[in-house]
Amino acid sequence: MIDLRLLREDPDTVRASQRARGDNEGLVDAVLAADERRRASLAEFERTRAEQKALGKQVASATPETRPHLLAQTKALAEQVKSLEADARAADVELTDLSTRIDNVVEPEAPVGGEDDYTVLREVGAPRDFAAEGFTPKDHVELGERLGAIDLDRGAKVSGARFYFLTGVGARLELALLMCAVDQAVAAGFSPVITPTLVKPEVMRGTGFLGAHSDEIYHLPADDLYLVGTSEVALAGYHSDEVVDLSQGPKRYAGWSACYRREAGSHGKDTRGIIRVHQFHKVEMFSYCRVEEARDEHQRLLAWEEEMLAKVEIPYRVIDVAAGDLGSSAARKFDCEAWVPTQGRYREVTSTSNCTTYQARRLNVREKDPREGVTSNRFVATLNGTLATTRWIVAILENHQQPDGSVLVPKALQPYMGGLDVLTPVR
RNA sequence: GGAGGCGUCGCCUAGUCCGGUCUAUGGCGCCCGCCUGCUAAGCGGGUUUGGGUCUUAAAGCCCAUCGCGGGUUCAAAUCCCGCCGCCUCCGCCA
Repeated sequence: MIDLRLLREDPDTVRASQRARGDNEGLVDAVLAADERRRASLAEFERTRAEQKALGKQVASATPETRPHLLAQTKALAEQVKSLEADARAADVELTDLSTRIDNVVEPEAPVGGEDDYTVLREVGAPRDFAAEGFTPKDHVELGERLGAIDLDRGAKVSGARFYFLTGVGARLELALLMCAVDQAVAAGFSPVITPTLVKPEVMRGTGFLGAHSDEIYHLPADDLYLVGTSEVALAGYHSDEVVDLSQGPKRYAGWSACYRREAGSHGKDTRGIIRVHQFHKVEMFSYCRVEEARDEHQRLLAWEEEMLAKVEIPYRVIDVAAGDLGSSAARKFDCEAWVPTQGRYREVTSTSNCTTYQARRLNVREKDPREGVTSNRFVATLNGTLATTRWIVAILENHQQPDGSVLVPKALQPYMGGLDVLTPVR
């Protein structure tokens, strides 16, 4: 949901944002017109309603002679009020409908353009030179199968394409990775949370996931519930319809959940292995903070992601995602992409978004306005960022493999695997 | 799955049977002021939220808001219907 006040006072900023995203600029004027209509029809309704209330009060104390006349008058007014109220409501629906089509206003520094127009901010760590080491790296599927870590055949047998079993050291590796992420988050002051993975429509809508990409989301029609694609959804809904206290700093949560994605638009993409799957696990950072603090908080989330990537000792790069690829909620987004040796390219393993007040508006998350002399409430900013997911296993296996098919366990994860420092092939 | 009870302004609470005097009572907490060596007490005032309007801004005025959504009525916290949540009991499953 866009800030209507901003739209009224500074429509050019919103137009520029629409342009950067490659979205319809004309929508801005359509919303302005609808806003005008809504306010006019609301004023008309409220004026008439006030008249009706005043007159209605007289009925109670009217004398038997004046009562019939008053009743006739007020009856007619009641009719009018009813129809004016319907008008006002229709105008409001129209405004909401139009204004929710405008995605969050992008930060001016975000690169303009679409998916391929990202900017590379930095590359960290050097990819291994397997040729120099004298062997050809195996991909995560082959490594995973030989280690007895990933069972794709049985995943397909039981649940279909893009499902898998993590077994033995694979299961332990995922648990280790996620526990390590939770511990890092807790050390940084986050509250760990295990969230529901089924949410109501209004929460899913509030986070901005039911827009253009709603076919990515699993829906259970019998119960009208949605399966979340990330715990961000549940954590954004966590404080919905609340006034939160941010006087002691941001409220930070580390959500642990299963994540479900239909991958409807990606037939044929990443069909091999566990890079793109229907179900995986993730530890997600989520922060509620004051609008003035959101940009700094975004940088902090990114830094925590990089801290976690350093722990698993994987080369990666950081990209500044272009405006057209932000999704509806984000004003700015940074992805960390890990080096995948057998693909010879970087693949997304984290993503952090500054959603400013966009989600908070839709989910009604506010704080007491801390500014001097202001007594009302105002919307907060929400941000999220990935701390670890199942997909990281791909990068860990491939980057730390040995010529014999064994895989070295990153130091930081060893304590979480009972001290195990190397995964050895079982076949 | 079945039966019953409850849901009022941060918390507690009056009001609901029998519609208008509810502009929602009172207490606690909180805020401001007065008074007082200090503190406490006492006294006075304020204290739901959202929107509209006016204004540089504030104040003011108006509308909505008694779990949510409909309905009846000139008029709904109050009457009717549906839903949600919590509690108690019964049944079923683990």
